[in-house]
Amino acid sequence: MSEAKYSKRQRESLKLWIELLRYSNKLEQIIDDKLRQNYKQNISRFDVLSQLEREKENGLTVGDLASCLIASKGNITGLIDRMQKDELITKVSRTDDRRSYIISITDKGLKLFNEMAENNAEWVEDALSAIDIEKMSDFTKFLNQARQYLDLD
Amino acid sequence: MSEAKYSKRQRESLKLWIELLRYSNKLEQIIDDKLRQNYKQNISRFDVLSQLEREKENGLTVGDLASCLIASKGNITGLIDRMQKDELITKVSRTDDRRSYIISITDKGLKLFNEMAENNAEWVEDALSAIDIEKMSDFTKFLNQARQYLDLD
DNA sequence: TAAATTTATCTTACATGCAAACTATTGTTG
DNA sequence: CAACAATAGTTTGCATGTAAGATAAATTTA
Repeated sequence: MSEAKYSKRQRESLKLWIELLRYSNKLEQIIDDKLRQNYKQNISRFDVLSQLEREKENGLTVGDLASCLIASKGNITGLIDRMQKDELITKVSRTDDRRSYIISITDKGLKLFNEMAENNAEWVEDALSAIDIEKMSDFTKFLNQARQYLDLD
Repeated sequence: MSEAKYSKRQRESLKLWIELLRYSNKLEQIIDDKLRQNYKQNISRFDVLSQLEREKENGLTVGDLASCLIASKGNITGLIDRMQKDELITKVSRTDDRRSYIISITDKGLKLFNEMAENNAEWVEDALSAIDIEKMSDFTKFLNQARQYLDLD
């Protein structure tokens, strides 16, 4: 038998990893479906709007936006183009640094985001309704710490 | 102020959701990078090989394979084509149902998978090394239960 | 200041993900 | 058996993700 192949610690790590993948993918898929069906958007777009909403006064450069996104990162150029075409965001050249652009959320984008955010809160609450609220808060803290370790690299 | 916009329960749910997204995406990205850099593969392909390895005797139909994958689902046809081109898997028509195909892992695929799996165990262990082993096991159970609730739909 | 380097973003090419429509085969029902 | 429905995969078109290289502007350095 090959039980000695992995250490106890490795086996436990793998189990947690797989459960984490399963759970978060499932959850992501549930929310993604809702956003698609109800708003023809997806988590990446929701993420973009969410970050821009926080900076609705000044907007964000392409780079800053990319670095604060949770979900995607790659090919943000294309995503910006499509969202701009949908009039959810704007993109204007900076005067002080001509390499750079400022991305801002439009009124239409803001309206859409607020609507989505409200429903999203309900969907997420629903999806997590099996979890005790204290356990939830524990888990949040735990994940936050665990992530900080990952961010050290 | 708009603090009354969301209930306490909703706020906690959203916090947990965001931390979960952040953490699992970060973790996924770390492992994905390793698989890419070291083997020119990615998590979807690793997932496919992993499921096929469990059924290396009989293989799986396209549908069964799709349904047991953790990560992707969509456009599995393309993924299978590319992996077949790389000689990691085979695809043969079934005799008893001519609509259906059996996907199996090849020796080359098996060899690659074993190599990847071993390194993956180390990478995952590494990434989770900040977590106490009892806590790890707790969270695995917790996630498993939470997911079962999601699977009810 | 000219040259080299860095930074911000884009372009390209390809892999992957998603949804809807389509094809072929099998199963069901009158 | 003929008509219909269900099933297994594929195809198509488009959105998104990744990597590598290109471009242009800003910054540093000699």
